[in-house]
Amino acid sequence: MKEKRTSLADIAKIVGVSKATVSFVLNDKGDEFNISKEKQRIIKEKAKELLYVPNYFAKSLRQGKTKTIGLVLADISNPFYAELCKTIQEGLYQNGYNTLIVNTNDDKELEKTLMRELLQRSIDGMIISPSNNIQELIPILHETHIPVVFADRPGDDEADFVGIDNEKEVKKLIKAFSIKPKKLVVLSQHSESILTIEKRIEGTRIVCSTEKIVLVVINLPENQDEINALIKQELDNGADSFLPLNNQVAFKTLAALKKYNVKIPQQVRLISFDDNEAFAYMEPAISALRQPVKHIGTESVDRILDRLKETKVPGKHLLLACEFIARGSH
Amino acid sequence: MKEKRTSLADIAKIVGVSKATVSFVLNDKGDEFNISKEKQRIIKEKAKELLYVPNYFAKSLRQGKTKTIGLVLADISNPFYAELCKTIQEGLYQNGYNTLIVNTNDDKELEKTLMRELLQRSIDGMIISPSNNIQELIPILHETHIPVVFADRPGDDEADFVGIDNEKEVKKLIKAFSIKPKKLVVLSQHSESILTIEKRIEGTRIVCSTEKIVLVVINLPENQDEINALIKQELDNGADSFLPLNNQVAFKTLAALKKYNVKIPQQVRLISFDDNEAFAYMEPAISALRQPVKHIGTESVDRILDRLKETKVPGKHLLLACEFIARGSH
DNA sequence: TTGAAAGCGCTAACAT
DNA sequence: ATGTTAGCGCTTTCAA
Repeated sequence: MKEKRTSLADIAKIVGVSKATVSFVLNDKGDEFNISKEKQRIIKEKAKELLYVPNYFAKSLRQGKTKTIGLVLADISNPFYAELCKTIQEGLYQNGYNTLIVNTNDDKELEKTLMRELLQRSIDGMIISPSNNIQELIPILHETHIPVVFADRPGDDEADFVGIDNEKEVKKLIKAFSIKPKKLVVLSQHSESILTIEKRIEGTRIVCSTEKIVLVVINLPENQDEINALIKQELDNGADSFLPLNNQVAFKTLAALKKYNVKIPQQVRLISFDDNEAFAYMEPAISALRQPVKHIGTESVDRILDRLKETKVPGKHLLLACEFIARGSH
Repeated sequence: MKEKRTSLADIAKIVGVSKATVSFVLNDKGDEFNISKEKQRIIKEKAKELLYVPNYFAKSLRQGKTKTIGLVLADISNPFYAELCKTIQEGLYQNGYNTLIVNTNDDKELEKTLMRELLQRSIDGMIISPSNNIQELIPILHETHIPVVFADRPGDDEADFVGIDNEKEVKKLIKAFSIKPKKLVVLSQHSESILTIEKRIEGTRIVCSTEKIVLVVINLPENQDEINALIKQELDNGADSFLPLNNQVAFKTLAALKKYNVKIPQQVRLISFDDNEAFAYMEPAISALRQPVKHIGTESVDRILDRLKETKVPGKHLLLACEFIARGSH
């Protein structure tokens, strides 16, 4: 079991040629270097027979390129990021790049650690939806010189960014309620501050202030019983509209509403910022803002690929449009 | 921007010592080699100042270990695999390993290609939930000598496996219907055969045959309209019980049932093999079999870690128990 | 207490 | 048409 892998040198010795010759042939440069067909055949055959697999590290070390992109995500178990992850991985793969994915759980310290690890692996570039704000990340990013693309959550002005305009989208949403809210409850759930969530709240504040809507912003606890109690309290205080800020929070809100037998959309209205496959099948079906996940993914890949070509252009900020899916809950 | 990274040699030259000394110090072996505190301090300081990051490839090349495990998954956008992915990645990370994740979309050819790529990267081990059956994979696995653990979907008897007993679990499910099915419709959706799904179907056949239940097995098309038509037809033919074989298929089935205003559980009963966060919030809440995803993940990690220690034991097959979540649909 | 040097497996410039 | 050789950056044995 522990026999060591066949190396170039092994093949060279057996066939009776030099390592270089073997290297050329196995990298399909045999013709280019005028190596006889016969010898090429023999070498390839032997390589196969000996189950030769090139040592990736020696190769990378020599060439100084790894053909690997690091992908730093907050939570792969959130469908939004799962889809983003999938799209990016596919796009990169089609362009000959591998993806090294790490999951930070929105833990800012862990994020920094993992980013450093990634950097140690000499990745060629990085796509990240950061938990930390950019100031924290700059020192880390400066330890290396690879291109970085921010996806979903922005870095700074000079950095490439692909995402949505959270503030604008949330404003649209509030105006989409079929009955103008008197008292709006905005819900999120996070242990540390997250930029996109803050933007969404910010947008809400602006609209509610000009539209004279009473606004309550709640950061939900972990425990569902506490969540229920919190929501009950708002219900008793006249809350008539709910705006969960991501799909997972939407489920928890819905659970509370269901518990108290609140009729949607008769008694209260609800719109979810962030869609979920299941929303269409619920009773009532949940109206939601669908973010262009796939598009964010493909654009991020395009950005990083551009950067890799050393294109020395200033950072681009790409704001993609969302689609409001009107179902039965608003 | 394109200045090259600081290397050990750079630091050695500046401080005026040899590469070896720097290497010792930076690997915290300074004391072991009796290098003076003062020199250690200077070297560490310079390293920090010059933003030294060790070249991972040189290191791996030298040491012949990569501290990386490859993870081959069928579909990260399926919540089941997303959760599995997350658990495995965390477990591995806590043990000092990185995870290289690839997504195969249940495409058998792609799976083979990606596995080869992974192997080229000299990973130390691999965790895989294969789409191909083991015969196809054996030649690839034989190209290398690393330990492999099969998660969710089994390999062969000699290989380590962590998953569930699909046949047994499905039998339990059929007996869980509140009214004994007269005509049971089992639904799946896959372009190529998948071992776990086949086992589930196999189990169903056995029970239905002994229990004299009429059984219809449907492999759903992509298009939802076609799905609706198919299900309508079965409804007209007296189908009274539905058993979708994963959570994504459950949603599509539910959509069809909803379209024809079929009352659950009054007119028909439904149980989903594979749970989903959203099921609890639907009307009625969907009864489902919850697979021990986290447990499968942590056990897979334990298995591979054992293997990495060269423990030369025969393959273990670990069958974990599922939990039936009785909600309102069965 | 520290340095020199070999070598991990590969590629590519340079010889022949 | 093919071989020789010099590294890529690092670790580690051996020598001083």
